[in-house]
Amino acid sequence: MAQAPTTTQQQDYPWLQQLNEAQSEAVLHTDGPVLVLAGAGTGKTRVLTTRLAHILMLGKSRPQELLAVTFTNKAAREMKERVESMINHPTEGWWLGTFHALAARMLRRNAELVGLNSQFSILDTDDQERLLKQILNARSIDTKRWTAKTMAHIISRWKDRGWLPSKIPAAQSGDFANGQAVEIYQEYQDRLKVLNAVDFGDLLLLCLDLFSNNADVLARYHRQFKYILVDEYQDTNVAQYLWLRLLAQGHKNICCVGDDDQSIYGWRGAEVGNILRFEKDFPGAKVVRLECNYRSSGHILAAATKVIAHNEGRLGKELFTDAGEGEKVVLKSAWDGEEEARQIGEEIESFQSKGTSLANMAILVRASFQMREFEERFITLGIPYRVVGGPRFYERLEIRDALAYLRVVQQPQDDLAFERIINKPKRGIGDATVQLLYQTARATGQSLYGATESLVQSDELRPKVRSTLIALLGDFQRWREMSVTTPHPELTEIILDESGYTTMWRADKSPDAAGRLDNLKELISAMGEFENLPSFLEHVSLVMEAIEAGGQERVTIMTLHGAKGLEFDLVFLPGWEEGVFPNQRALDETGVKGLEEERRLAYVGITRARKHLYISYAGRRRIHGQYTDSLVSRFVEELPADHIDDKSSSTQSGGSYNGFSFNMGAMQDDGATIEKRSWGQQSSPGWHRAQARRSQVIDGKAKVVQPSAKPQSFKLEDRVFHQKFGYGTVMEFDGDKLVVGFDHSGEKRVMAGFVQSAQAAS
DNA sequence: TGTTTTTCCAAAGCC
DNA sequence: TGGAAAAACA
Repeated sequence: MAQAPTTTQQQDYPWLQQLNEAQSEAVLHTDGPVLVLAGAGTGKTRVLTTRLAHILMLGKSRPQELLAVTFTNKAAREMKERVESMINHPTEGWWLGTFHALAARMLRRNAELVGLNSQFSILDTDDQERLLKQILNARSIDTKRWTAKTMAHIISRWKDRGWLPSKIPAAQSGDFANGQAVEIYQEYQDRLKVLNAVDFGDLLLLCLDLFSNNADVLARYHRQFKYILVDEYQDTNVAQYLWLRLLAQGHKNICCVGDDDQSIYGWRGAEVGNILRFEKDFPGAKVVRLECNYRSSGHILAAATKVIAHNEGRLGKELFTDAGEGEKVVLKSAWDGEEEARQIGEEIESFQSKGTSLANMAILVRASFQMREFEERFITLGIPYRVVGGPRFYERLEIRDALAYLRVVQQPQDDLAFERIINKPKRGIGDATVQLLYQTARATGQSLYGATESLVQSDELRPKVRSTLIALLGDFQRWREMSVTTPHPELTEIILDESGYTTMWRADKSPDAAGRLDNLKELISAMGEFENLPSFLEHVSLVMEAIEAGGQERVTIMTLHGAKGLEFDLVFLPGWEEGVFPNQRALDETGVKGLEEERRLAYVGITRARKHLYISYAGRRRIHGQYTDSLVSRFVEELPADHIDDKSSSTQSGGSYNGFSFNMGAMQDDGATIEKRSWGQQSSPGWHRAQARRSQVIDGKAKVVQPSAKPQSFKLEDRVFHQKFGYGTVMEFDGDKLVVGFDHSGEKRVMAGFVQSAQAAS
């Protein structure tokens, strides 16, 4: 069954002619499990689409027997377009989409088997948090200490692993609200059932539940899906992996494409382990490596290769290119974040005047707070830019409000939606009334809507509130009847109008009100492309994206995460400072694992550049309004000197540093750090101001720990005390650093200036 | 019930 | 610093 790639076959199949040998191999090996390790810029998409086209052209399966899974809707859309243009006619009927969309499709068909109605709503994170908050409040849990957000996060991580409440290992139950987490999870699931709703995690989780309790359903899908194709396999979580593995047991023709070096979503539940383990999970699997890079020039590729080589446990891949060395990677430093933005602004203008289009330039930051500096600078300079990754269209409040109205029409038991709009626009229904409605709902086991229906027939409510609610219920009843005959875009318009919602925004004098009305119009026109209300609502909860303004050429500002899969001629990677990148929280929370993920992020960033790459760092930066001094990122040290054009000030000033500024950085870094460069501007008054402030912020009680001005001398075996690590014993000397074996934190390399003798400390 | 003031807190963001 | 949510106030 396995087919060896030969030139003959390439001639037989004209669509293979564009491919190199490894690529053809990945296409031709259609039967049995295959893992395609596709390095950045190695033509992964081409392989994917050609493979699909190949299967269809040879008639190896009918479209409806194909399952192709992607992570984003954008990827799914692009795949469809490319396959269609390759086989030269439209494709219908194949199962192409995101994990969530495909799982939702399966769930709707079998909803009763998991205790749902096929009309179930899909809640977004906002709804989830509101629901959890209600549960937490009902249990009198202090929602400041234990936030709904945290709980939502815990639950989604459990769902990512495929765990229903009954399956949570005891050791994993955690200390949230003193161990109530699992109970809360159970209660949350029960509430979802009552609401006839699911969250994103449930789409996969309930599918797994469906398969394991209904062998016949699973068997049907086994028969159906002859070929399974998965993109971005390195980003799958356990639930997705289990889902795939179950489905693939039928014909065992599963092809996963991914790159372990680009796994950057661990914080979201993705398991790099899935891709690392592929050959064990699917015995007899073929592994194809795509290593020929068609994107970046030699120096850039070398930088990427060198940085990622510092990670352990890779499957191993080495990218190469025939494109030549190109320009070296430029390394720059700046006194502070503002200067960094100025330098990049100048660089952009200079490239622009040399003919590079703004559309081919991007600034890729680690965290979104870094974006503002660039925006401000670009506004001053008049450089057009676009920020990618702002709030999505469907997350905007006016859209969510409009959808809430539709959800109540569609599904009256959707309490979250009903609560959202019960007083929007203002109808004089306050907190007190809503609480009463909830109490009644709880007591009588009805939905909020049902409770309202009962209450308005009693005398519990004040006459004014009562008549308002009667009118509102009447409106909904009327709209519901109307929805049978009226086209849904029209219906929506009527609802927004009659409810007074549009009037509310028209009366609003705030500057963004007009934009919100535009968005509502946009919403209504977008609806026209869907057959009916349910299918539109499905689209919205799973798909809807911001509408691009388009037109003018602009510089792109986005996060590194957002940049995966994209490429630009000129890329800036600012903010390569310890704490920012690698991000401190990643290090604190997951240690080496986190560091490696940060490094993969660096790899992703570097490999976005085609021709020019600028990496920069600043000596201090404003974070949350406070100036914070920073150290050069360790990733800078990992760049290969031969491929770097080092224009940073530290080398210009001969690499000199004084111990003072050096200590400062070390303090922030945690005191256990390897040698770093500094910036050579220590004499600036601002530096000392920042230093003075810093020393007072070490702990809340303003206990000042200064690096001792005259370094104390220690002997081997001396007992010492360190602010962060506690007591320990000196084990080794290394310049101005000590290796200390701490009693509780193990062996650390710390700055001598930050330890004092144990006697002095007590 | 609606509006203003205070307080709190801060990653990345797919579906 | 700045935005969101809670608390205080009208």
